[in-house]
Amino acid sequence: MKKITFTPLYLQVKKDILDRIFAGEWPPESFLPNEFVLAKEYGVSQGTLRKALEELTAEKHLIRYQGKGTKVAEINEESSVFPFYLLYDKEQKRIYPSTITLCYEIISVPKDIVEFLNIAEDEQVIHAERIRTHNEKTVLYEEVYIPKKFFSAQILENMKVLPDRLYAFYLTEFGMRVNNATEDLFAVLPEKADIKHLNISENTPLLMVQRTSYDSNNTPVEFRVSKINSTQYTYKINIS
Amino acid sequence: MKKITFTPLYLQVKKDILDRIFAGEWPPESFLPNEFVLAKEYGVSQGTLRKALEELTAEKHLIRYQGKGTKVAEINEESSVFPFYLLYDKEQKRIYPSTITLCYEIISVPKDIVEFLNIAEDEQVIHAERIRTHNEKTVLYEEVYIPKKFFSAQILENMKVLPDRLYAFYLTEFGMRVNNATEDLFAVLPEKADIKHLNISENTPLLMVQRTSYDSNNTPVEFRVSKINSTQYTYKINIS
DNA sequence: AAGTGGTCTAGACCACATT
DNA sequence: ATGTGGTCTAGACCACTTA
Repeated sequence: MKKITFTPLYLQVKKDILDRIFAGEWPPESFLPNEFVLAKEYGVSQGTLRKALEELTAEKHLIRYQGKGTKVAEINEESSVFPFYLLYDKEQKRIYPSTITLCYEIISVPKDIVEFLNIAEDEQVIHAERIRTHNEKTVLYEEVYIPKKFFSAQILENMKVLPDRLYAFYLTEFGMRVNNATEDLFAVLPEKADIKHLNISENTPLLMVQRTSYDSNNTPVEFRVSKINSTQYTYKINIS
Repeated sequence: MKKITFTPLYLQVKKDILDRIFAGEWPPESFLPNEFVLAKEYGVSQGTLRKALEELTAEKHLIRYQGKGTKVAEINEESSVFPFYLLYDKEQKRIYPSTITLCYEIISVPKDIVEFLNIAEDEQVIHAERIRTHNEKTVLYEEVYIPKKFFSAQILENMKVLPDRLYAFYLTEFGMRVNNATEDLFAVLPEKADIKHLNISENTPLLMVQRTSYDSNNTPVEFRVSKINSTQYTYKINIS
């Protein structure tokens, strides 16, 4: 019995285009060659190439303009592929907090985190505590847990702190694109540490978000607990 | 200067198929005629018809099985197209709260709701206050606002309370399928009314969810504010 | 006017489910 | 073996942008 793995042409083309984007051949904001040129290059019909471009457009890697061309989407905090942490201020203006790492360590996975990351109980994880600030005010305090097994020895050695833009980091270092997540949401009263970090009163309720992020194979990539000062900032999400 | 409104063939076909589904010609779970039959019926090519079916599949109206056929998706709370209100108890078991309507009225749209529903300031809305309970305990308190213009005079007359399953109601009555939403999330301290409705202490923080729901044309269908007792129940969301 | 993406066609063949 | 949806092609024409 032979198992034949059938991969449609357009998916092969799609993957190759994506690889070339990540390799830097077409940097963000640059325009791709037009459909006919690319189709000829790959030796496929325009329709097949188009189907590849359409999927990449649906996944927000590309942006197409009729009459103009197809450009590579920006990958940054602004127009993130995965719009996590949509935080707004009181004037309904989106804010882009900066990150301050308080703690960075390698530990055995805490018991209550095991289920979220779906890993063995004796595995190790990278653990970081960070605060995120905007205009010198603290917006949120968060703890991040990432399975150590994703990191190569070399990366671990060279990395002194966790990079700020984690989802971009996972993509470039692990090749894992976070494209979905589940969140458990709670309103909680602040603990002592929260009061200090967020500079709030003990009666200020906090929005607690427990987020598990998954890559396209539904492998958990990270677990994150955020406590947000929702009296000053709005946490917005899109569901679809 | 002539303004020509250009509507692609496949969108016209798509709309007609959707109309026929809502009209009951193809009830949920039933199979549509195959691509060639439908294409011939509409006088379009198979490719054009396929594009219509593909969009309807992406919007969860249809489910396609290779080698089998295309069926109309089920509409109910369990296999809901749009899994709103994923509420879990302390044992991580999903709960399905029942609804008690406290108040049901037609009012002028409140000023602070106008922006969410994107309607004129003098329009009227259906307003309802409801609590949702599980095992005789109150899970959440919510207020719902729906533009009156969606309701026909006949429906308004016969309707004494808002139905429990609102998203199914919008679909059958308005033909509007809610398939995306934005939520603004906050942690708040309870007001007097909340303390009574939810039977909690004044120090119990509540998870407040302001949700605007949209149909496939991105028309706002409803605005809803929920206050959830997140010390007893977990509000879970999926982002993708 | 030229170039790009968007729509549409007619036909071929492939993979999958059922008979 | 038959029928279904899935992929692929080659070519035509339309709508939009830019020069």
